[in-house]
Amino acid sequence: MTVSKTAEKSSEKPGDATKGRKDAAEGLPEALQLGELSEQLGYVLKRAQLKVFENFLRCMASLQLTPAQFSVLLLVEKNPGRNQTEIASTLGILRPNFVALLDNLESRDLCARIRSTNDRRSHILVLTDKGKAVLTRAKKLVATKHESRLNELLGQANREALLGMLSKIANEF
Amino acid sequence: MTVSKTAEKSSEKPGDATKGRKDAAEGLPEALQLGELSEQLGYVLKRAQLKVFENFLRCMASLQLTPAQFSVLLLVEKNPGRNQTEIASTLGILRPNFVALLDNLESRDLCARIRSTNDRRSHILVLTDKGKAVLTRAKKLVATKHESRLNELLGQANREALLGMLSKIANEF
DNA sequence: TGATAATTGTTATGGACCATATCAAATATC
DNA sequence: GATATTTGATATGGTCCATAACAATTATCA
Repeated sequence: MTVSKTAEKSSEKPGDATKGRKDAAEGLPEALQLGELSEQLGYVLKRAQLKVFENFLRCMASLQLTPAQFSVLLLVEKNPGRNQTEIASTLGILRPNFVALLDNLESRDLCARIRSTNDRRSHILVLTDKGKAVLTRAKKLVATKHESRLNELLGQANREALLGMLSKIANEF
Repeated sequence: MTVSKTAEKSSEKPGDATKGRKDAAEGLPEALQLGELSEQLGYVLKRAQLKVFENFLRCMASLQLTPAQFSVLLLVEKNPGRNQTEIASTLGILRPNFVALLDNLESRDLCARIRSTNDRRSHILVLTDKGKAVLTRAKKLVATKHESRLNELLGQANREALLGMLSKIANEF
């Protein structure tokens, strides 16, 4: 290739930086230019997702619920009596990886596995009383501390539009 | 708690399912109800992000570039002469984890580390000629096969609105 | 019916990604 | 010039994701 190691062809562009990045004359650290990166959907999407999860975890710190755990509780509440395979697959979680997740929820007495009498292979999932109570509190925290910030930031209409577009991507892309 | 193991309190709600989930009378598998889950920003955001990355990888299969690798090439092209710490940090990658990523790009002759003469600790990053050529091809693939699908799916105006809102979340949340 | 195939939950395992501690070399600070 | 800081790097552990394989149970069907 054409790049000589330990070379220092200095000064060519405004974004040049080959001689002392810090500050040519005791200036600022000079922030980088994102350029086309800020137009890449995947990049922005990932960063936004990380921020949202981060905020979610902070809001849920008192209940110690991760986004995945919360989604399981929500889905089991809405669909009581389903087995592990059904709950896991609709969440995009592979059965092997769902076991430890459930072990955790069950050890905390939030969810229970009940061996089905019809198909004794499968475990039917149900929320415990404690699980229902925790989920109720979790929903309130999410609504008041998490989703509400989105409304402040984007506005109600925009927030709904965002959700609609993301759903479209998730389902039709 | 109050859940009896191996219990089968059948029939109570429309979403009941304690007796034979498959099909009570040879019906369909009965899809689960997502319920409030489809209103959770984090949930939809994560699923959309996975779909977008998945599509990105397919579009880039011929060039074998991951989203992270692509973002590094883009950033180095836009900011030639910066060192590893600077490139990594603006991408949210920790320096230790950036080493292997760069090793990969350098071994494929897409990017080069050049020891700076000003600060002999740091490695200045530059795209090789091959790296520039590959990046050019990558940009075309992304534009024609990846981002274009977003326009088809959402429309130009909506796509821009989506990007704007995600950026706002990524930066101000 | 009984032999075979399929399903369910589970374990084991490996890979990718992320985070922290630590190190040597080089530089900055005082 | 002694000490602290920075840079790239290694080692390591954690979490998440994916595959193979297994025992128990059920479905299939000759």
